[in-house]
Amino acid sequence: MNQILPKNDRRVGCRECPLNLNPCFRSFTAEELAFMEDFKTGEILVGAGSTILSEGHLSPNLYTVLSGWAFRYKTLEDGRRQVLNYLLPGDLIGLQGTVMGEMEHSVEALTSITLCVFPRDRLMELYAKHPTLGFDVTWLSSREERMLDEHLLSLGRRSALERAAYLLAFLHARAGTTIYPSNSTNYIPITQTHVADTLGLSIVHTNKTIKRLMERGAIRWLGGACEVLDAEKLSKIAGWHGLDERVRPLL
Amino acid sequence: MNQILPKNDRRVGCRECPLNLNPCFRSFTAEELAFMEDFKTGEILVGAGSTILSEGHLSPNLYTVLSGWAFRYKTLEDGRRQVLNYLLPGDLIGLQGTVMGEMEHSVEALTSITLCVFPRDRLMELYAKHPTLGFDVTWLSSREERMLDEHLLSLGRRSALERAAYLLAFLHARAGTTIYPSNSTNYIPITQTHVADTLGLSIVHTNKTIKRLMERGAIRWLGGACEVLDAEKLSKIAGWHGLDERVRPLL
DNA sequence: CGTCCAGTTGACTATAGTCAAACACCGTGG
DNA sequence: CCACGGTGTTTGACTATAGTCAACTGGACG
Repeated sequence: MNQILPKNDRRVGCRECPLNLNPCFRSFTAEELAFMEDFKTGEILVGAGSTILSEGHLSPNLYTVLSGWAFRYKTLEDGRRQVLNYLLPGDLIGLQGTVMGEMEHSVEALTSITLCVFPRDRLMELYAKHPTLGFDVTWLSSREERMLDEHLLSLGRRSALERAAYLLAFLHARAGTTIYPSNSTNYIPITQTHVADTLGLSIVHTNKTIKRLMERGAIRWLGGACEVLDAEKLSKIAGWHGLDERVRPLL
Repeated sequence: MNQILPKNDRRVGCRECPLNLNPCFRSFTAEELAFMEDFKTGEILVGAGSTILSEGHLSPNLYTVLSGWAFRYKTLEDGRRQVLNYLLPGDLIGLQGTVMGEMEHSVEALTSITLCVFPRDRLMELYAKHPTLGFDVTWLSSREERMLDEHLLSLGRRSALERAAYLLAFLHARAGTTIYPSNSTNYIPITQTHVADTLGLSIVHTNKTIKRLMERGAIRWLGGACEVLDAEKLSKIAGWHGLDERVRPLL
C-alpha cells in the first residue's frame, strides 16, 4: 500500500495559491487572507492510490485539495463498495468528521494529489472571526449535497447508459474549471472498476456500457483513463443540463 | 392540488417550542434564543400532499420542520422521480436555495406539517451575530450529506430486499427521536409508490419486496402507512448499524 | 353505484450479474 | 533476454434480478 508522504514544509502562501488566482473562486479580502495563512498548517503530498482518510477513524485535520483527483467511498461489510463522489481542486475533505467524530466514509487519491492542511479544532475560530468564511463552509457543504442529489437521481432512475454518460459528463465538467486549465492532458483518471463502483453496476456490465459510449463516438478509453470527445453528446444521452458552476468560495 | 395554508400568526415562541424542549436537540443560550425569536417570522401549516418548494423556483424563505413528515425529490424530464430524503421535525428546508438561487429539488408534505419560517436574506446576519448558530447550519448540512451518502450506498450496492429494509429501519429510527415520542401512533406515513421512488425500483417489484419483509414478520403494511414490528430484524437484513443520533443543533 | 387510489398478482421481457476465459500491458526478477 | 504475476480490459454463455403489461382486489368517498 502506498502511504501518505508528509511534507509540512509549507510550500505556497495562500496569496500565491494557484487556486486563489483561478477566477472560478471568489477572492479573499485582506483580512480573510491573513487568517487563512495562519489557519493553514501545511501541505501534504499523497501518492496515487493512497488512503487519505478512512471510515471509522478520526482525523485531526481538514483538507482542501490543491491539485489532483480523489474520491470518497463507503463499503458494506462483505466488501461491496460504493463511490460517493469525486474530489477535485478546491474541494474540502473531512468536514463530516467535525460533526460525527469518526469518519463515515473513506477518501482515496486517484492521482498523486496535494492537500492544504487545516487543524479541525480551530474551525470554530474561523466562524467566530470571519462569518463570511463560516458561511463559505456551509456553501461548500451545500454544494456537495446538490451533487449527491444528482447522483442519487442517477442511481435510482437513470439506465446504465444514461448513468455512465452522466458520470463522465459530470467529471469532465468539474475538471473543466480547475484541472484542465492548468494541465496539458484532459483525461479523467479512472479505471472501469471506479466507474462500476460509482454507477452501482458490475465491472462486466460497465465495460459493455462504456463500449456503447465509445461506439457512439462520445468518449475514448485509454487504460486507466477516459478522454471525453463529445461532452454535449454525453449530456444529451444522460438528460443532464450541466453544472451551474458560478464563482464559488475556497478555503 | 392542495395549497399552502398561510398561518403567519406566530403561534409558538421559540422558548415554548416543543422541539427546543426535546432533549435530542441542544438548547439555545439566552442570546441565541432571543435572536431566533426575532429571526423567526412566523409559522405555516401545509396540508398532506402539498408542494412546499419546487424545482426551478426561488423561495425567499428557509423553513424548519416543527411537526409532520415531508420528502425531497428530483425528476427527470420524462417524469421519472427519485426521492432523495425525508424531512422530519428539526430538519432545515431550502438551504440549497441560498447557494444556488433556484431550488434544484422539490419538497412535498407527506402528512400535514407545520413549518417555522425564516427570511433567507437575514441568514448572513445569523452567521455574523451568532457564529455558533452559523456552525449549526453547517452541522445540519453535513448531517444531511451523511444521510445521502448512506442512501447512495443503498441504491448502488444493496439488493432490493436490503434496500427496503434499510429505508424502513432508517425512517423508523429517525422518527423515534422526534415524531413518536409526542405521538400515539408510530407508523411511517408512506405509500409503496414513495418506497419505489426512494429505492429506485418499480412499484410492482417494490410490492413483492415489501411482501417478503412482511412474511419475515419485520413489518406490517396498512394502506398508506407502514408499521415497523422488528427494527432489529430490518437493520440486520440491511446490514445497517443505525443512526448515530447524538444531541444535535436546531434552528 | 361508479370512480379513484393503493395495493396485489401472474406472465412475460429486458436489464444486469456471474462465471469463465482470454488479451494487452507493464513491471519484476532470474 | 524472457518467464512471471498483476492489473485493467474484453468477450461470450448463462443465470438472476427487476421492469412491463395487464388484470383484479378492496376501501374510501361522493
